[in-house]
Amino acid sequence: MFQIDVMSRRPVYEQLVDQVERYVLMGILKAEEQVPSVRSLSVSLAVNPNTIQKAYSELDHRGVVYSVPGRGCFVSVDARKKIGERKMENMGEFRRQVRELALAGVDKKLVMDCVEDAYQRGGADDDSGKESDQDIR
Amino acid sequence: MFQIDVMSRRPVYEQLVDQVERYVLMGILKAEEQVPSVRSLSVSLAVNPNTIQKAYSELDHRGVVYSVPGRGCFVSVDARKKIGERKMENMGEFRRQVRELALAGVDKKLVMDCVEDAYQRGGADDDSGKESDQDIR
Amino acid sequence: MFQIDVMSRRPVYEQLVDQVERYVLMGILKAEEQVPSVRSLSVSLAVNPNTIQKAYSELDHRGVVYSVPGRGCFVSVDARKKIGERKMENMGEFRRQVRELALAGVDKKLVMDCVEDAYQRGGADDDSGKESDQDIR
Amino acid sequence: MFQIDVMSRRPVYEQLVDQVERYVLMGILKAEEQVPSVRSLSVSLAVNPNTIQKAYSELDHRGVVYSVPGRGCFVSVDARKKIGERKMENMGEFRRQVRELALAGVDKKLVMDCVEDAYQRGGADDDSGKESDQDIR
DNA sequence: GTGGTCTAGACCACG
DNA sequence: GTGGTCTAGACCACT
Repeated sequence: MFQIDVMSRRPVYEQLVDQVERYVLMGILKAEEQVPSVRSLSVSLAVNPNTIQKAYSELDHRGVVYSVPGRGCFVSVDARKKIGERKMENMGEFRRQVRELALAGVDKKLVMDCVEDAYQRGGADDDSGKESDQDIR
Repeated sequence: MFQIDVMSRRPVYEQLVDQVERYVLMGILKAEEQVPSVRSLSVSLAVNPNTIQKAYSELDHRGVVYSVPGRGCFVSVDARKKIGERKMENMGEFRRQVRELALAGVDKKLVMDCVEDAYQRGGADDDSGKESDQDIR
Repeated sequence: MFQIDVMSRRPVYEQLVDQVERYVLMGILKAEEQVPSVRSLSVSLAVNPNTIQKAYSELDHRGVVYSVPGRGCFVSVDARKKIGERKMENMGEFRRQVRELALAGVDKKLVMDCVEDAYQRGGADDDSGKESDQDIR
Repeated sequence: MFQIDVMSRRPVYEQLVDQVERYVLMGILKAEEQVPSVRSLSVSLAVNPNTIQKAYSELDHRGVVYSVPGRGCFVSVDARKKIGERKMENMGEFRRQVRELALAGVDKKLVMDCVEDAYQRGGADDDSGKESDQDIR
């Protein structure tokens, strides 16, 4: 279910955080669902338990999952909202990137198409229906 | 001329690389022009010379500048092209990011506005006018 | 009668201990009264019997209840006193916390209001009236 | 400068976080000041570097310190404010405690004296003058 | 030298 | 079985 690239410059635990959030957004991981246990993921990914723990801990901090000692780690009910809010707070970084693209002379239409594509496909993939209309502005 | 933010998570040398590229794109640094020496930048930015050196090495590696031992470091003639090509190669990463924004429920209009802003300001800020039509598609 | 919150960081057995003590203080659980059996609570709260047992053991250790093997678990006659004494012993911790609030610049009035509220509501909620005058100083 | 109690039930890293925050509130650690390096604290406290790291990481998350790889860890300029805000958010826990004291029959005057003491001594100890008047309500 | 990540393994509290 | 903490020691990127 999860895949990590040990060669990547991106830390393993961040890759894991990203993937969990992505799966939540895609509706593959649903609210209140249990995510794989630290130990099981540790063996299936051949990654040290501490690293998995760190990833889950970060997701807990972000409010995407909540972990109950002795029971497991679960997707929180407002995981999608929390992820969205976080993305919103980091829009500054996105703006910076777009400006660099513009400055570098990348065709505006090309960038716009990127956006169009993303929102068309997003509407198609997202089967979580009722919740997906709560746009974050 | 250059500014670094020690508070930023971004490594100092990367901030430096970014700024040099930005100044090249904005036409402030022109082809064949000499960039500040490692030592002078080191003192004016209060940054370790090794850090400056690392930034210049990276720029050299990217083909944005070339260094002549004993004489200094100069903007290469095809610096703009090299930077543009690099940005194009990384468009995949950009697409992925936009998709995540869409998936996270960020308002489409907000993203579009980001792009509009970037391209409007780019036209205003960028006084290297005549050269900016070498779009990369 | 009892409620546990699995989302809470607080261990289930501690939540249980707290609630039993609270009910004793509020006069809902009276001296010599029998508390629910481990098995019945286990099913009604959907909690592992071991967890219930652990809570009762702790309450026994504190002298709040006493268990008669084969017959059940009962509120001890001096349960209120024991609970009060325990709270008094922990006043040092409370003082430390208040000091930190003060140091952190939290408005004094806000803290005072907290105390006022607690004692006003205590008088209203607590219908064990006559017994509550056994103040511990 | 720091002291940890290995016998305490409280995790070592949390004890460290508390102490750093306390020192900031007391004005012993001032804004922009560097806190001891991970390694030096590790040896002076006879604690594993990872544990120190975890504490600093948490303080970074809270905005109390900011860490710059390769340079060190520094008290952020709005550290006091951040700590205060955090305390405010957790006032609910404080209210709960006071209510339990009230319920347990602890003399109201005793509690009030606790508060009075804290705010009188707080005013005396706090020599950071100008900043301390920014009450958080 | 700094912080940051990771591994290998251990112990604890909780259920 | 679960998550959480901790140790011992390693390597990396950065300054």
